[in-house]
Order: sequence, then C-alpha cells, then structure tokens
Amino acid sequence: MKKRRVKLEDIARKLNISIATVSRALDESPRVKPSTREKVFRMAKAMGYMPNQIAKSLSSGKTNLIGVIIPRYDESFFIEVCRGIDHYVSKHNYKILISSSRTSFESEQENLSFFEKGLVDGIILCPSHETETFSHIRSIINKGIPTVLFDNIKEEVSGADHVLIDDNKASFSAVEYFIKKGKKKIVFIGGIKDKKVFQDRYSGYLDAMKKYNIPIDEDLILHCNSLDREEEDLEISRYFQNLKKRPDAVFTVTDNYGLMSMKILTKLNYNIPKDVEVIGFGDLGVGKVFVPSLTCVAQPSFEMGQKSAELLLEQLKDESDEKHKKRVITLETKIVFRESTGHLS
Amino acid sequence: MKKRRVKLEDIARKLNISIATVSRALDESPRVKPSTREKVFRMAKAMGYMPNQIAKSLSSGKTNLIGVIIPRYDESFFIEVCRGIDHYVSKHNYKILISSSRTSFESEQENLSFFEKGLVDGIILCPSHETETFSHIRSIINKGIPTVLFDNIKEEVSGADHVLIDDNKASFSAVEYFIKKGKKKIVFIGGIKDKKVFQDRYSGYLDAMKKYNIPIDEDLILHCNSLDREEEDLEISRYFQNLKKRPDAVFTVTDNYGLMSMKILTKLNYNIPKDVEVIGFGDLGVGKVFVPSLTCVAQPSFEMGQKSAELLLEQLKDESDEKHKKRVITLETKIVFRESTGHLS
DNA sequence: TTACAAAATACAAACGTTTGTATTATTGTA
DNA sequence: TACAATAATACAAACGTTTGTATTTTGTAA
Repeated sequence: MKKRRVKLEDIARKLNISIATVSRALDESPRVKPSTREKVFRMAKAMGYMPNQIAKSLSSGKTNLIGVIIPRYDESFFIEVCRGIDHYVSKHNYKILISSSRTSFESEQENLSFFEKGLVDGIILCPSHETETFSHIRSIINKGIPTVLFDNIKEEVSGADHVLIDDNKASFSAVEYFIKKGKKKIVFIGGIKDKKVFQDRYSGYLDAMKKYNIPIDEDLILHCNSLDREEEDLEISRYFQNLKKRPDAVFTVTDNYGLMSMKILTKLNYNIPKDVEVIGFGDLGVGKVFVPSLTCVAQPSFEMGQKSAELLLEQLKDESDEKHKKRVITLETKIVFRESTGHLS
Repeated sequence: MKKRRVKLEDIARKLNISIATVSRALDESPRVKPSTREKVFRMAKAMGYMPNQIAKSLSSGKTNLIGVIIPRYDESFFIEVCRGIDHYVSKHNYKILISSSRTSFESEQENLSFFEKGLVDGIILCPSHETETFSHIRSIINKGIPTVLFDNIKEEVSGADHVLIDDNKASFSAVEYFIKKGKKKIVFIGGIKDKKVFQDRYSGYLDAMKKYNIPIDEDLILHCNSLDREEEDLEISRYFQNLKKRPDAVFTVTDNYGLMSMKILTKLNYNIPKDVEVIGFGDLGVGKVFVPSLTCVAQPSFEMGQKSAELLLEQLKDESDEKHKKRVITLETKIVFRESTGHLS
C-alpha cells in the first residue's frame, strides 16, 4: 500500500504558514526567523518529511547524478574505474548511475539516449570496441551535456575530456624488458582487433621488436577473438598446445590471458619463470595470488576513474564558461614485478 | 555552454497546436488524428526533441529506477548479483542505481535515505555486516517503498522479500564430503564473525563435525578478521605457517581464502590434493583458472540478482494490493568439483 | 441548411519543489 | 504617534510533463 508522502504543503498547512517559508526554513535561509525555522524543523521531523528529489531536480535543473557507461560489468578493470569515480564524486554529493553497453554499439547509443533524457548532469563513458563512429557522443556534447571519455578511445572527440594510458608505450616497455633480458622468442597474446587499446598494445610489441631488430614471427602471435571467458581459455590453450616452437617469454594484453597462459604452460611442463617468463596487463589483483604470481603492466584503474570524475566535475562547475578548454590526460603505467619474471612475490 | 532543451511547448508553438496534443501525439494516443501525429513526429525529430525524464517522473510518480545497495564493489559476488538484477530489470525498462555502503552501517543508512527521496521506485539491499538493527529498513518499507533483501540477512524484516541461500546446509555438505572421504583434520577458515553468512557457514562446519562425532580442534579453526585483501593474505599465511598439525582438508568460507590457502600450502610443500584437499565458497571464476583449480560450493549469484529483481518488480506491479504476501526464497547451492579435491578440471 | 454525435483539439490543474517579487508585520526613531 | 526602514512572510510563476474535462471542429443524416 502506497502511503502518500509528506510534502512541504502538509507542513505549511499544519503550521499555518506558506510553502515558501517552509522551503526556506528547511534550507536554513536567513530570510526566515530562527523561531519559525525551529518550528518547521520540528514539524518536518515529526511528520517524517523527506524532500522529493525529483521535484527538486525539476526545479533546479540538477539531478546530482553522473551517468557512467562501461562495456561490461564482469571485468575488474571497469569496476575499479567505477570505484574511482564513485570515490571522487561521492565527496561532492553526486551519485553514479552505471550502465553496461554489453560491448554493443547499439546498446551504447541507447544508454546515451537514456542519459540524454535529463536524468544525469554529466556522462563518463568508455566506448565499446564495436564503436566506430562517434556522432552519438558528439551529439550529446552539442547538447551541452558535460562528457568525459576514458580508455579505448579510437577517435578524439572535441568538447570532451579524455583520460587514458599510453597503451603502446606500456606494452613497449614490457616487451623491451624481455628483449633486454635476452629473450628472443617472445609470444604476443593479443585481443580482439577492433579494440583500440589492444591495437596499441600490439603496435607496442611490434615497435619494440623492430627497434631491437628482432624479426616478427607470426607463429608467436595470437589474437584472441573470444568475448567469452570459457572460449578465451580454450583458444589460448589450443594455441600453446599446437605451438611447435618453444617460446622463452610471453606477453599478454590482459591479466586473464596471462594467467591462462601460465596455466597451460605449466601443464605443458614449462617451468615459469625458468623456461619462460610471463607478463600480463592490468593488475587486477588475481595475478598476485596465483602461483607463480604474475608480473604485469599495472594500469591505474582506480585513478583513471578518479581523474575522469574530477574532470567531469570541473566541467560541471564551469558550465557557464563558453570556452572550457578540453583536456587529454594520459596516466602513467608501471611494471609490477612478481614471480613470473623471476622476482620475489 | 548549456543549450536550452527543446520541450513540448516549442513543438506546440511551431505547429500552432496545444502542448497536450503534442504530448498525446508522441504517445501515439488514439485521441490525435494520424496526420497531426505525423506532423508532430517530424517536427520533434527535426528539432531534436528529447523528453525530460525528470518532468515525466514528477508527473507520473515513477522513475523507473531501482536502487541497489551492496556492501562493496570489489567483491565479484556482489557484481554478479548486480548483473543478475540488471539483466532482469532492463527487460522491463528499468535501470539500476548501485550504491556501495562500504560495509558501513552508517553509509547504508545514508544510501537508504537518499533512495527514500523518491529517486527510485524500489530497493534491493544486501545488509552490511555491521548492520545489527533493521529499523532503517523497516522505516522505508513502512513508507510503502517496495524492498527486497538478499544475502547476509540477520533478521527477517516483515514486508520485504528475502533471497538467500542456506549457508549452513551448503557448508555442511562440503564438510560432510570431506568426512565421508575419510578426512579427519579438517581446517576451517572463516570470516569476520558478525557477518551472518559466515556465522552460518561456521555452524555448518560444526554441525557436520558433530554429526560424525569428530571432535572440534580449535587449532584447526581460523576466523579471518581482515577486511582488506592484503591483510587477509597475511593472516592466512601466518596461520598455516604456525600450524603444528598437518591438516588433510581445508574448507574456507570464500574462494579467495581458498586460493590463498592453496598458495601457502603449496609453498609449505603440501601436495594438493594428495596431502590436503581444499574447498572454497563462491565460485567467482578465479578458482577455475588457478593451478590446481579450486573445488567450491557454488553460489548462484547471478540468479540471486535475477530472483531479487523478479520479486521487486512483482511488488511494484501489485502495489495496489494491500496484503501482498512477502516471500523468503532460498536458492540451491551445489559443489563444483575441480582439481583441489582430486577431480579433473 | 440545421442539428447532433463523434472526433479532434485546447484548456487547465496537478506533480513538489524553488525563488523573485509583493505584501504584511515589526522594529526603531523623531 | 506616526513613519521609515527593515524583517518576516506570502504570493505566484516556473521547471516540463500528463491527463481529465471543456471546447471546437468535422462529418452525417434529416
């Protein structure tokens, strides 16, 4: 049974004063005298008054909600980013509304349209790998909705802030580490090709190999095409089982690929790190507990969320400024050394 | 620069018709004639009209948002539940607003108050382990806000639906499995004591031991008190290092504890599963890729979310019914056997 | 043509706030 | 005691919809 909510009018009537005064009293406006304010507060409490956020939002034009669109829930990276966002915005009285595009362009558009209906004050978005055109994003920016993009950005969108890492450089440094250690047969396990970050991590591998004049061996390269965890595992498993050559290093574009690779390699009687060293990418925490623990390129996911949130809130503040210069922030990555490269855990 | 949004009035003025007609036209109401409807649709499209969700909500009294409160983001179980909820409600045109109570009672109350402000049509909540009193929950139910509780419910709250598993029974079955296999020195790694689900998993262990007349050895019991992953690891690590007796089985109340235990045991030169078998709890997916893979009590997290959502949406539908009988749903668990108990992966 | 029902549309209140302006009440001062 | 000046409060419009009722337009039959 739906009880009728107590509203300002109810309090006003009980106290025989106007709605405006009640509203101002609860806002602690200096325009109402202390004694009245007290009465209002007491009555509001007694009647169990709760302001109606929807009405407030309609009146003020602010919802204090931030819309966040991520490609999927079941990837710790995105959850970490969300945590970062939440951590930052909650200090400023905002809440986040998380939507998953389920890595579908269509669904990404739908989510954006939904947010466009005025439910959120701003949007933080990670484009899905399917996203090739950015007009839907430009469209919401043109409507004046503050927007920040993070990770996997194929195309710079003017009017939006961008937060990312240098995937090419990060990948390069991992491969370079292997090369400098004398590794020659470095396996590269990549991901779906239309994901920008994976493209960059691949080019980082190629760049490093080229710089040190190591010929590219196609046999040592696998681009994992599965979106599903089970299939990924199978794909990697099959790859190593059929691999004729004995690699001395493996670099994978995600931690999960790295863990899976270690699992298979162990089964195939490789000793990690003696026979083969492994470096993953992401640093989700799982790599730490695995035996052997996984060395990886650590991506500052939480910070990525925080920074995105920070930029968005700045946009929100400076809404009046016509020409708010939009920024591209590149966060630093670092390699976290663990057992899979012969370091102590 | 904030552009003024196009509203019904703008379309109405352009076409020289009333706002009401525009509104009804866009709703495809039979009360406006087809030719007018066409005109309106065309004009709306041309002007880039987007309905204002806030105004709609104020007018209709529905926001089509479901508030979800979980204790923390960085636990796959909760994320899976959220996925389940999202999966179900999105089919019914609802969105979810996820908030974390950061395992704090106070923050749980705050989140609830926030939702109480009318932003959401209903609430799905997992009480934090700190939560000892349930008046804040009863309060929102009394206001007529549909509510569903899941997992970790210390006290039945009348007027809310409950979705949970039988933690005692699930735990009992795991321990019983060990006992029937002839295990005698079964280690129990529990969690913080004020978390209901951990209490039940502990009592399940005790019940099984009692039933088969195996004396309880306090040395074989550890209640992990840390909330932080790092500390947990240390605590478990220290425990096994100091353990004088050689256990032949380990049952842990989470998968992470199970993985950590396996890691330490391996370092201490135990062979898993020959010397010691391990069963975890949760089935987050990590256990599968670990070497050896972890047998565990599989908790139907996704289904838990789906079911919670289903119950909530039913409440939403039957809001008129004064006496909607509230339900307690207990979902089934099962043991997923993997390498840590000597099964094939 | 007129009359009348049916169809199409317009009007206006409502949702619960906020906020600028108008009004009334309370001071202090001469 | 009257009059500003100021404090306190009330009024009413606005936010952008929805929706019940009133009004106008259209079509049809006498």
